[in-house]
Amino acid sequence: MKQKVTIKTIAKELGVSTSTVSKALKDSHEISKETKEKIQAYADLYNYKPNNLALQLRNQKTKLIGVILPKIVHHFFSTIIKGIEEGAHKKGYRIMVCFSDESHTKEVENLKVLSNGSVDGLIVSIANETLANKEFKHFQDLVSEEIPLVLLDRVVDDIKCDKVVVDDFGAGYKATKHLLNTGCKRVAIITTPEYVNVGTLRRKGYEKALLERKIAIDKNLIIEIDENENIKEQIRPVFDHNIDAIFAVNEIYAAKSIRIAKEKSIRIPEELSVTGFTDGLISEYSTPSITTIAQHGLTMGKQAVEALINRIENESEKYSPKTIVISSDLKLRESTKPSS
Amino acid sequence: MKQKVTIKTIAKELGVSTSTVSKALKDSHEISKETKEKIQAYADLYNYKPNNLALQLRNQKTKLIGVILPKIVHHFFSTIIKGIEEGAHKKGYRIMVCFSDESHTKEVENLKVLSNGSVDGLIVSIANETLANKEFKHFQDLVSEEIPLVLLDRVVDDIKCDKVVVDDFGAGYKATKHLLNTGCKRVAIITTPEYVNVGTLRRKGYEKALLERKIAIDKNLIIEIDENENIKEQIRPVFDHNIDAIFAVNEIYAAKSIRIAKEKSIRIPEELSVTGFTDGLISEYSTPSITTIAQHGLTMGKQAVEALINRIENESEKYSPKTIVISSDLKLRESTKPSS
DNA sequence: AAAAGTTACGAAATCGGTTTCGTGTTGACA
DNA sequence: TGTCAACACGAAACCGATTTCGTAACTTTT
Repeated sequence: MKQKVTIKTIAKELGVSTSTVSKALKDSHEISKETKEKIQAYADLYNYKPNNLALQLRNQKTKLIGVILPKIVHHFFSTIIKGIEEGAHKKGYRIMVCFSDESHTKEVENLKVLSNGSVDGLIVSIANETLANKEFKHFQDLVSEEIPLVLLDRVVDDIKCDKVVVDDFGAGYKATKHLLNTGCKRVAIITTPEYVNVGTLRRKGYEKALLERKIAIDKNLIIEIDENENIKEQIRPVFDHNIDAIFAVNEIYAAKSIRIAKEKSIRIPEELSVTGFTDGLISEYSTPSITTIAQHGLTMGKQAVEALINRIENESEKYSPKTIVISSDLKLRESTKPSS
Repeated sequence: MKQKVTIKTIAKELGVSTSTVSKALKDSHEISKETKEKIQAYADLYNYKPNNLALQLRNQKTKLIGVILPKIVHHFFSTIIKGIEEGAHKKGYRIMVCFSDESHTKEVENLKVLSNGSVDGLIVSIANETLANKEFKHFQDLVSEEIPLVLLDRVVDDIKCDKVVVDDFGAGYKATKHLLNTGCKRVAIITTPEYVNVGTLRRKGYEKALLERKIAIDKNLIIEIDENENIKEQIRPVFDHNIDAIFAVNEIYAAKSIRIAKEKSIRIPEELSVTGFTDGLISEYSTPSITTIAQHGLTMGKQAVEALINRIENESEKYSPKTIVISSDLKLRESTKPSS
């Protein structure tokens, strides 16, 4: 890289001190008009830009927010990033995005590096591996160092920090209830393993809706997907249990279910209703388009960053962690029967 | 934030100098075993972590790569980010992601801030507005400051830097030729306005394929979409021109075209073949699934970051800009007829 | 004409590290 | 006993800014 113009360069070249240059560029009243003009002219000519690192070190703040997500090629998470970035930008902050790839090690590593003064605060959605192993020491360390932290979507109760979550329980309840309301009797759920708490909550909502109608929970209708195996083959068996509806906890599972139904020439929604989760492009562009729970990733990102910046900029105030619950809506499309 | 433990704290507390602490923590031979152990123990106890900003300032490098993309909620771009992040991570770099939202102003602003010492180099995909206005001064400034820069996908010839592009011309040609080879005669193209050079290149490829077959270009079959208007309504008129194939330059346009065909009860692929671009989830999960050009965003991201880091770490070498062309494949699916 | 106040600038500390260059204390060797 | 190297550590410069405080040279007031 070319030798950068610094305040020192200007000072030496113009025969003044660095303090004078600094003050002149900030249009301080301490400096005479002529000196200011001379310095400003030189700075413009050589395209002087103050070094960010130096300023950050001096001011002890970076105006930077660290974001750690499990993945990026995913409609929900990329929407969250968009929300965070928009909110941050509005307040004059920038974001540093890292990915854990669902790996605990990578999450810890990212957390360590970012918390070394690189950022003013962090927004994290916890990796599945971390959730599965229940290893949260890295977060506890962060909290005890009093580094502002907001957990997003995938959260853990005993970490003392602000949280932004979807009302997964309510959403699961809403989705299942809609299926029951439109005449379905035997509703299967395609969900995640138990350690993914969002999956669990959605399932609990599903169970509540069933029990309200005095429908017994049928274990055969509950499929926990192992993402390392072929998803379609794991779903297929549930079709043997005389079902008339499927509640899938994400849109991929929903799309795969619809594929199987089509192969079996089962008509949707007449013979089988399907509801997904995450209002992504698949749900919108699939045929039939999929009724789904819209998660409002944009809103979640914005709320998270708002809470974080609030915490960063009001250090002095006594702090008590809040949890923001974002309610989700059922977006009705073609894969379910019209409500009566 | 809690008062951080710095080298100074340790030095004062243990009655030694900061130099001693620094050396001890780096296991320097200059320091006696006992002193080292004492300092190390204290550092561990109080969870000392060296301040990144200070290091970056001293070393004059940040191990950070700035990434500016037009948008994020988009399969191609999020895949690119993934590729960049993976490549960067492998070499010990982190990424700072910003978005221009296709706006020139935001692009300039992001570029300015990131080039103030915050990052060692930049990867940029140019905003549409910038391309439309042909305003590239901010890039020229960057180049003349010799800040390592790699342009990705959306590039401009007269910026002197490394570039990574898709073979859009070849891809357009390939896609169109496939349609012709499978018996289509009247192929429409749904493309972007002329200033988006990737769209233009794809269109040129389309035209070449037609001319090779001595098929005259029919202006009625070329639709330039204005994204500010209703896309579907802009596509609809082309169906009145007796077409038997559509080449859409992205998957949204392809999906919308298929929707219209379905509404008109046109059978796909028997009566109408459709080819998309960008191998995203829509193409995969739509019914029929869409034959498409796979852009290899992951590869592009990796290549870009490799070129960039190479440039960063070999400053001394004389530098001549390279352009890496990533070839794209046609992924055959259900929306086109089987090749004979 | 002496005292006080302005004006315009510079020296030095600071942020948190690293690194070069001394230097005082040992012990070994001639 | 004098010389020299090795050892263990500290002082100070440096990265690039900001900011407090001090002060020389004038100007104004009394």
